[in-house]
Amino acid sequence: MDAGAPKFRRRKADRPAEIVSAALAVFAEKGFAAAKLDDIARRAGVSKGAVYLYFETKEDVFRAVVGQAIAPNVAIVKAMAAAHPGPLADLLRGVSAHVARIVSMTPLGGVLKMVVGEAGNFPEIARVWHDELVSQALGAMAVAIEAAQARGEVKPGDSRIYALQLIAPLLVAVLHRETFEPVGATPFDLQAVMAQHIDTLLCGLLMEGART
Amino acid sequence: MDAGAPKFRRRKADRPAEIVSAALAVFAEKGFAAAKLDDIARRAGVSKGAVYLYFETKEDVFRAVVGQAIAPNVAIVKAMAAAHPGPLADLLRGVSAHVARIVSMTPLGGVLKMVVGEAGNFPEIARVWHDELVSQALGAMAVAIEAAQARGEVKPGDSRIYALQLIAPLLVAVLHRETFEPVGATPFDLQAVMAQHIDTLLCGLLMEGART
DNA sequence: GCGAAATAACTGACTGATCAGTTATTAATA
DNA sequence: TATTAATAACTGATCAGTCAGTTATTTCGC
Repeated sequence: MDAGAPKFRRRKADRPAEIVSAALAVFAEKGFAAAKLDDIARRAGVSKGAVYLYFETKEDVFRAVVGQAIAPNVAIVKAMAAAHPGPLADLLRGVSAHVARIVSMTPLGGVLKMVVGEAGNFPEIARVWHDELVSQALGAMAVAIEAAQARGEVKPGDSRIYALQLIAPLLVAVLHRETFEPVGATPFDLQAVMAQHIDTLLCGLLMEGART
Repeated sequence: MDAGAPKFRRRKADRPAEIVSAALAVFAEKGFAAAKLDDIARRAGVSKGAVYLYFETKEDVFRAVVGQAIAPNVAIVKAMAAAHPGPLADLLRGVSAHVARIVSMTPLGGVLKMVVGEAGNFPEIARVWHDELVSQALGAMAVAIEAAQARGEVKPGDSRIYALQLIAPLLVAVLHRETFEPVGATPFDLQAVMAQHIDTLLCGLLMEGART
């Protein structure tokens, strides 16, 4: 042991973010109940006691992790909600590529898995995710689709279901990755899935005259 | 208390099924870790000790629950795999309606939620689900789609992704039901989702000449 | 500048509750 | 009465949360 090396640093400002980041990794791997606070603390490079300087309870840490994953995505929702005048095809292509990229490069998939798995035990978290993310995103897409229907661009049909059809393959591909790739499943390429899906769907969605 | 009433019945043959059924309900509600064996036993109308007469461990009970949900569905997979000569549209409509009905009326959705949530902690279960259900179903659909492509009935494209596109809205609708309906989300009607989805998708999937 | 005193970030051993799994005992049935 | 399904009280391991003490850092007197 180097006697001169300090046992720890005092870095109050950075700790919460480091703990949340470590917790995300552990929660995503183990789920809420099976995640040990000692593991989270060790991965964050602090003792368990330090975690309790910044968070009240384990649930509190979980809330912070799940909540943090919403914020950057509300922006996307807003971008989608922004009344897009042009042809729906452009909007869908743009949005889907963007979302696919986000989901590929962030741990959002792991958070999604956690929310699905723990929704029963944490209704409050399920509610936040639904109200601030799921409901918003579905609603915004539905509005855009209804506008396109009003313009005579899109066939009649339930706009909320159209929105579901649009996003579903991406979500399933992500859950497939999180759930089955670790046990040897052949991966889906998210970009490829969305590209092919938009092409197929547009063909069935647009009125004959509106095909690009 | 009725002194004449027996404290319990000896019904060795029926117990395992009753315990698995009770366990399904508790696991689906709480997840694996948060489910208490005392709760499962109480719901099954027996003591905890009785559970251990029929199952080695809690994991064993979980395996039984998840495995049981596969068996009836492998039949569906086989039915789909059975070389269907006719137009793809008929096959898809039939299969999707069937699957939607099954998922509506059985606790398969709850099991799906459990598998997603606990896959990290039980790779073996994730593997069984993947190898016996997910991989089989995707493969069978892909084969049917490739056959239709060879007949010149379906447009070129990745058949495995086509299969994913086909089933994804149903899965997402089910997870939406399991995860967000308890906190006030507007439900999706599974039959309606599949009906509209197949209509939309077929339009983008089929060659111009093959439209029914 | 330069120790010494004050502050507070941080540690890690401890505690109390929970719960999977065990076992000594009871009671239903053949 | 013999057999064994079933019970209920028990045990031991685990882990969230606590707290008395330790150490890095800041501040102040000189």
